[in-house]
Amino acid sequence: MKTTPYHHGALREALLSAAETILRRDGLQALTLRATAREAGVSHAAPAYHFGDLTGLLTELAVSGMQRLTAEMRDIKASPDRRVWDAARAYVRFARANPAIFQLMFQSDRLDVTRPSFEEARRGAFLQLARTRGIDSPHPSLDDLGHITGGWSLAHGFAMLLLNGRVSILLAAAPPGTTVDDLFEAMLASAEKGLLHPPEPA
Amino acid sequence: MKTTPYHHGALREALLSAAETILRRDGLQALTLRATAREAGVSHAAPAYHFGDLTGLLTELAVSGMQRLTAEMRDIKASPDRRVWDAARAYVRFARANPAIFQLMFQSDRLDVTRPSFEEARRGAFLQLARTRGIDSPHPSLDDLGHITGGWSLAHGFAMLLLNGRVSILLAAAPPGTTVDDLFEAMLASAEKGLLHPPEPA
DNA sequence: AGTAAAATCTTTACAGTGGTAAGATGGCAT
DNA sequence: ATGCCATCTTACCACTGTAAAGATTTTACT
Repeated sequence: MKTTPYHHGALREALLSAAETILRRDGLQALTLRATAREAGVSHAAPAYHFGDLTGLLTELAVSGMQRLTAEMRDIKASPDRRVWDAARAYVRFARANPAIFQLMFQSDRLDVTRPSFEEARRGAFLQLARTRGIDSPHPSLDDLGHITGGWSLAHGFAMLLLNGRVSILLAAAPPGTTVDDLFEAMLASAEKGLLHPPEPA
Repeated sequence: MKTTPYHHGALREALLSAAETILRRDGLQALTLRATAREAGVSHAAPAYHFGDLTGLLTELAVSGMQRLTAEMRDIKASPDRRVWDAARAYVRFARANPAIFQLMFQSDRLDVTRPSFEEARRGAFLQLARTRGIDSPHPSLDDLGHITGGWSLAHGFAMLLLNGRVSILLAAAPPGTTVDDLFEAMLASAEKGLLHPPEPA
C-alpha cells in the first residue's frame, strides 16, 4: 500500500462508503459530490467519473439500502402466521436504524429511478415483499394485492411519520410512559381487528 | 398600481405564491430563493428578508399545505361510520392533487419544524385527525391512539408509495385494467377485514 | 517487449446558489 | 417637516455541480 497511488484501485466502493458515512453523520444536506471526494481523499471531480452526477451517487446509495432491507426481510424466521407481523416490525426497525438511507430510498425526486441497478433492486424488494405475504403467484388477484398494499402502506406510513417527527405528537397525547414501540404494537393490534372500525369502548 | 414601486406592498404573499407556482411547475429542485425572487420580479435578496432563509420559505409553504389539508378533512360530510373511509380518501386525494407540496410537508430535513407557524399547523392537523376518528378526549387511551395511528399510517403510507412510484410495480402485477383507485379500495377493503390476516382463498 | 488504446484520476474553469452586510428608498409617527 | 424604521437592492463571498482538458497508470494487442 503506497502513500497515495494515482489509481486508487477500488475508488468506487470507497466513495460509496464515504458517502454513507457522511449521510449517517451529517445528513442528506451535507452529502455532496465534493464532500464525498474530500472524505475519500480524492479530487472533487473523481465521483462524477464513477457515478455521472450527484443523482447517480445517491441512487447507488439507495440501491445499497434497498438490497440490505430486502435481505433483512428475507432472513425473517417466523411461522407463516406471524411472519407478516415480524415483517412489519423488521421494516420499521430498518427505518429507525438507517433513517437517512431509508428516507433517501423513497425520495424519488433525488434519484434516477430509471437506472438499471435501481430497477433491479426495486424488483427484488417487491418479490421479497410478496413472498413475505405468502403470495408467490405471478398474477395475484386484486384482493391479494390489496392485502399486500395494506401491509406495506401501514408499515411504510408509520416509518415515515416516525422519521418525520409526526409520531411525537401522538405520543404526547398518549398515557405517560408510552413508547414508540408501544404505539406501534397498539397500531398492529388495531389493524388485526380491522383498522377502520373504532375500538370497542371499554 | 405603478410600474415597479420600491415597496411592493404585499411581497410576502406574492413570494409565497411565486414559490408555489415554481414548486408545482418545476418541482422542489427548482424552488430556490433566487428563482422565487425572479418569479416575483424582485431582487434575489428580498425573500431572505421575509423568510430568513430557504428553509423558512419552504416551511411556510408546508404550513400553507397543512392548513389546506386540514380544511379538506374538516369539510368531510359523511355519516360517522363512513367518515373514516372518506377521510382516508380525502387524504390520498389531496396528496395526488398536490404531490410536491404534500411531499414537502413531510420532508422534515428541509423544514424548520420549530417555527411557531409550523407547530401550530401541525397541532391543528392532529386535532382534526383525532376528531375525524371520533376521538375528542384530550387523553385518549392507547387503543384509541393505535387506531388513529393505524388509519393515518395506512393513508399516509399509500400516498407516499404512490407519489414515489412504488405503486406502479404493484399495478403492473395486478389484473389488466386495474387503476390506482381500484388498488386503494382493495386495500381499504382488506384493512376493514383485518389487515394482517391473509385474504380468504376463493 | 513494445506500443497504442483505454481507464482512471486531477486540474482548471464557469455558472448558479445561499447567505450576509451595507446601502438605497419610501412610509409613517411624532 | 423630520427622523425613525420597515422594506428592498446591490455587492460580495464561499460553496456546489458539471464540463473539458490534461496527467498518469493499466490493459490490450501485435
